[in-house]
Amino acid sequence: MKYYFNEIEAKWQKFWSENQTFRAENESDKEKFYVLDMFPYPSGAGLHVGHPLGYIASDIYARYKRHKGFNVLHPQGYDSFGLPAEQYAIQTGQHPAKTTKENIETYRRQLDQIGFSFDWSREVRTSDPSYYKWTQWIFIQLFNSYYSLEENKAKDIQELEERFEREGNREVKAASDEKVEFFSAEEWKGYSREQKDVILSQYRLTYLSDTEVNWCPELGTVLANDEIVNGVSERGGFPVVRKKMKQWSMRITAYAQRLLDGLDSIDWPQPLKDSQTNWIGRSEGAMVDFKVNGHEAFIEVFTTRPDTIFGVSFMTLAPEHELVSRITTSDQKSAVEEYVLSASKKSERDRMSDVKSISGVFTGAYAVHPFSGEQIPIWIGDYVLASYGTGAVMAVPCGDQRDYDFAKYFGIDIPNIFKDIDISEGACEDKNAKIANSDFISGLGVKEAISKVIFELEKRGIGQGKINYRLRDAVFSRQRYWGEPFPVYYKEGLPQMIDEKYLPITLPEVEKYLPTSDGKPPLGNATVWAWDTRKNTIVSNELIDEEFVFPLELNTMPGWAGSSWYFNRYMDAGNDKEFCGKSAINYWKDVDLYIGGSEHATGHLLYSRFWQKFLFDKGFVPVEEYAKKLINQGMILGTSAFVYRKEGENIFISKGLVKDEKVQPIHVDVALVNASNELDLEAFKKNTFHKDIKDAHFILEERKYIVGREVEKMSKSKYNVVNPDDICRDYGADTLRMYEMFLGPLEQAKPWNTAGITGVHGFLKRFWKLFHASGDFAVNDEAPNPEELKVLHKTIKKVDEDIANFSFNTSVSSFMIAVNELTALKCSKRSILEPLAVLISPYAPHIAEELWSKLGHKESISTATYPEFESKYLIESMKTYPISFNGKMRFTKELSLDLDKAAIEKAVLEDERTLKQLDGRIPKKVIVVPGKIVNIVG
RNA sequence: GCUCGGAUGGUGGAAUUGGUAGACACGUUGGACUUAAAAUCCAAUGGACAGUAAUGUCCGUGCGGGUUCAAGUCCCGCUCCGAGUACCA
Repeated sequence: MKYYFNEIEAKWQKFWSENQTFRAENESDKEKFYVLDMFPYPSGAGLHVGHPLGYIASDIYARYKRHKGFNVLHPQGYDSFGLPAEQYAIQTGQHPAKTTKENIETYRRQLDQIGFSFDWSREVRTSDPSYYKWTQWIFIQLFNSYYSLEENKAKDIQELEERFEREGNREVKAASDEKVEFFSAEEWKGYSREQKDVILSQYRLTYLSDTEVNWCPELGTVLANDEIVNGVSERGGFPVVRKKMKQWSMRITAYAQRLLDGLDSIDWPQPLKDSQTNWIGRSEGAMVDFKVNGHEAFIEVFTTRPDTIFGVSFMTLAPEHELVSRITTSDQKSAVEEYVLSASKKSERDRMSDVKSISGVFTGAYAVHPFSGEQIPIWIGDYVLASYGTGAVMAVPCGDQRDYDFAKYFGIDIPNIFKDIDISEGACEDKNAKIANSDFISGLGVKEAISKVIFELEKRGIGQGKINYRLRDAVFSRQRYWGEPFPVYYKEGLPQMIDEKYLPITLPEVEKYLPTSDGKPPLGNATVWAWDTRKNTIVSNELIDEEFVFPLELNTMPGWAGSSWYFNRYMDAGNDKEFCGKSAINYWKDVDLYIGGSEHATGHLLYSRFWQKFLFDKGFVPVEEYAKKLINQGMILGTSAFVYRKEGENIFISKGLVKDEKVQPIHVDVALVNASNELDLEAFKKNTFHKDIKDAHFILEERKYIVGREVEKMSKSKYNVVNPDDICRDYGADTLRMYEMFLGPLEQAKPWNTAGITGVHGFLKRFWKLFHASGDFAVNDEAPNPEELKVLHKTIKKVDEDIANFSFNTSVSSFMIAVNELTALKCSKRSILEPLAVLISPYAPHIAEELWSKLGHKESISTATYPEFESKYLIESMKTYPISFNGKMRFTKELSLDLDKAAIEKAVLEDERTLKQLDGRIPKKVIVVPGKIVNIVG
C-alpha cells in the first residue's frame, strides 16, 4: 500500500479537530507544561516557510511532553492590531477588521495544514473587544498605581495621596518625573482637584505628558525607540523627526533595576539578555552640581568618573538645555542662537550619521569648580544629548576621548590628572591609571578615588552617588485607528479613567482612516465618540457639554499593548469576569518554553516583562517573570534567483557567460527555477510582469539558462517566497515538519533550499514501508532480537537527549539511521515498530497516527506513553578500539570491554600491525583509555 | 567604535567531559529494474600522491602560535562574515 500522505494528513487533521484532541484542562492531577509561540501578526501575504520553523519546534516539544505525561498548554492566537491592516484600509477603504479577519482565516487554514497540536479553544485576538477589554483594564490599573522606591513595588496611588495629605512629598521615595516640586501637607490640602491631579500624574505608572517624541510624518504617528531602526521607521522605512507632543507614557524606568536583575533568574539566550542589558544601560556614577558664575543657577551633571573631577576644564550643555538661553552672555548670544537653531533642525538621523565632525559654541558663561573654585567655561555642543542623564557633561579632556577631541578642536586646556601617563596623543580611558594633581585624591586608584569624591560631594551637599539608566519611559500613544482605544475621557483637559465595569470601550466607526484635516488622529473623524458620565456609555459628539458629556481620547494604544500580557490570557481565555481567573493562573503560573524571533529582544520582550512585574506587584499574577525558558529560532532566508539583462538591450545572458559584460540583475520568481539553477524559459516568457520578455533573446549555456543565486531575507518583493502550501501539497506536512527541523540547528539562520527535501520524504516512505509487505499492512508479533532492540533503544536515548537540547535536526538523523538499520534487518515486529511510531509522532504526527490506528489502536497516538529507554539493551561486550600512533589513527582492533589497561596494551602491542607501524622502534609510552582509545607514542 | 554570534567536503550539516573528523541527507558518478521515463534499490564519493589491486603515505575543521600522549573542541594573537547597538558623559 502506497503512502498517500495527502489523504492521511487530511484525515487526522479532521480527527484532531473533531475530537478536540489537544484541548488542555485547567484542572488536572498531571504536572503542567506551558509551551508558547510568539503569536503572529496576520499579514496579507500569508505564511511563508520561515514562519512555521519555531511553531514546528514548539509543537514537537508540546507533543513530546504530552507523551511524557504532562498536562500541556499549547495555545495560539493573533496579534491582530497593527499598521499594515490600517495602511491597507487607507488605500482601499476596507475596514481593517474585515481584512484582518480574512488574513486570520488564511493563517488558520495554513496552520491547520501543518498539523499543529494547538488548543484552538483558547485562541486570542488582540483586536477582539473581549480581549482588549482587559488590555484597557490593565491600563487603568497602571494609571491608578505609583512605584514605591521604599518597598520596591507598585502600589495604589490612593496610598500616595493619603500620604501627601499627612506629610507632603518631601520624604516620599517614589519613581516620578525628574522635577517634582516639594510641598507640605498643608500646601497639598490647599490645592484644587486639578492641581492634585497634575501632581499625581508625575507619579502614576502611566501618565500624560509633553514629551519629545519620534514623529513619523509618513505614517502619521509617533513611534517608540524600538520601532525605529537606523533612524527610520521599522515599518516602511520612513523618516522620523523629533517633535513635542502630549502623549501617554509608561513609567517603565521605575522597573529598570528589576528588569535587569530578573534576567539572572531566567533561562534566555545570552545575546538576548545582553541586548536588554544594553538597552536598559545602567551606569554607576555621581551627580555633581556646578554653580554658574554670576547666576543663581546650578548645572547638574552625571558622570561615571567622579574621580576625574579635577581634570574638568570645560562643561558642555546639550543645545536644548534649559539653562542655555539664561546664561549666554550678550556677545555670544547670536552665535549660540544660531547654533541652537541649526541643531534643532537636524533630524535624529543627521545627528547620528554625522558622528565625526566636531561642533560647538562657547556661551560666554563660566561655572565654578565645586572643589577648586576655578572658573570653567561653559560650551554647548550637539554631542551632548538632551535625553540622556541631565543633558550636560563635565568635560574631562584628559580622560575622555570625545572631550579630548572637542578641547583640541577649540583650543581648550587639557590638564593632565594621571600619574606618569602621556596624553599628548589622546585621552587616557584606562581604569588602572593612578590619579595625580587632584587635591585630596592624588595618588589614589580609580576605585578609591571615586568613592572618596562621592563621599566629599555628599558631605558638602553638592552632589551624590547615582545610578543612571539609558532606558527611557515608553511612549504609549499612537495616532492611529487600528489599535486599542484608551478608556479615557477629558474633563477640562485632564484625563479621567472610565470605570472598569463599563469596559470595553470599543473602537468607533470612522469614515476615513486618515488624520483629520486639522491634524487630529483618525479617531477625530468619529462622530460618536464622547463619554456620557450619567449613562456611562459612548454617545454622539454633539452631546458634549463639558458638564456630563466629555470628549474621549483620540489616540490608540501601540502594537505592544496587547502582546504584553497575552500569555496570561491563554490560561483562561474565555473568562469575561477577570483578565485571567485565579485558579487558572495559579495552576499554569508561567510559560515553561517560549519560542520566537530575536527581533523582539528590546520591544515585546522588555515591555511584557515590565507589565508582568507590575501585575505581580499588584497581586494579579503569581510569578514575576512569565517565561522560564526562551529560545530564539533563527530566520529562514530566501534564496533569490537572478537573470542578467544586458544593459540597454533586451538580451538575457546565462550566468556562466556574463563574465565582464555590463548586466543588470533582475529578480525572478524562484518557482521558475529548478534545483540545478536552471530557469524554466517557457514559464518565464509567459510571465507578464515584463512585457518585452516574450521577445527577448536568451544567450544559453549548454542549452540552459542558468540563474544567479543570492541569499536574502524572504520577501514578496524579492520573488523568493516559498509557501508552505506547495510543500504540503507535493510532499505533505510531515515531510515539511521534518525537513524544517532537518535543515540545521533551530537557533541558526539558514537559507531555505528545497534541494534536500526528497531525502526526508524518502525517509518517511521507507518508514511507511517497514510496516508493509508487498502492498499490505504486515506487522507481526514475533519476539524482537537483541539487534533490533539495540536499534530501538539507542534511538530512544538519542531522541530524548536531542529534545532536551532542542537539537531537533539530529533526532531526524537518528530516525533515518533507525529506519535504515531496521530495513536492513528486515524487521516488521510490533514490539519494535510500535514504540518507534510513538517516538516519531511528535515530528511526523499524521503518519504516526495512521500507522498507530493500523496497529489496532482506537485512541490517538498522542495518548500513548513514551517508550522508556532501557540501558540493558545497549550493553556491549566488545569495543572497536582505534589504535593511534602519535595521535594518528592507523587501524582499529576489536577487543573485549572486560580487559583492563594492561591486557589491552598487551593485546595491541602483540598485534602484527602494531609491529609493522613501529618498524622496530620501541614505544616510549602507551596511553590506554579503556572503552575509548589506545595511543602509542614513539 | 562597542557587545554578541559564527567560519568543518561540491551543498545543508554531525562529532559526549579533548579520544576513529565528515554521522545523516542532498548532489554527483556507476550499476540493477524498465521499451522508455519516473519511482525504487545497490555501490562509490574530503583532497593529493603511489600501486594492476588489496592497500599505503601525506595534507586536511578560516589564519598564525601554544598546551597535550591526543585539539574542530582548551589557551593566546589575528582575518573574514553576520546580528544588535551607537556621540550614553
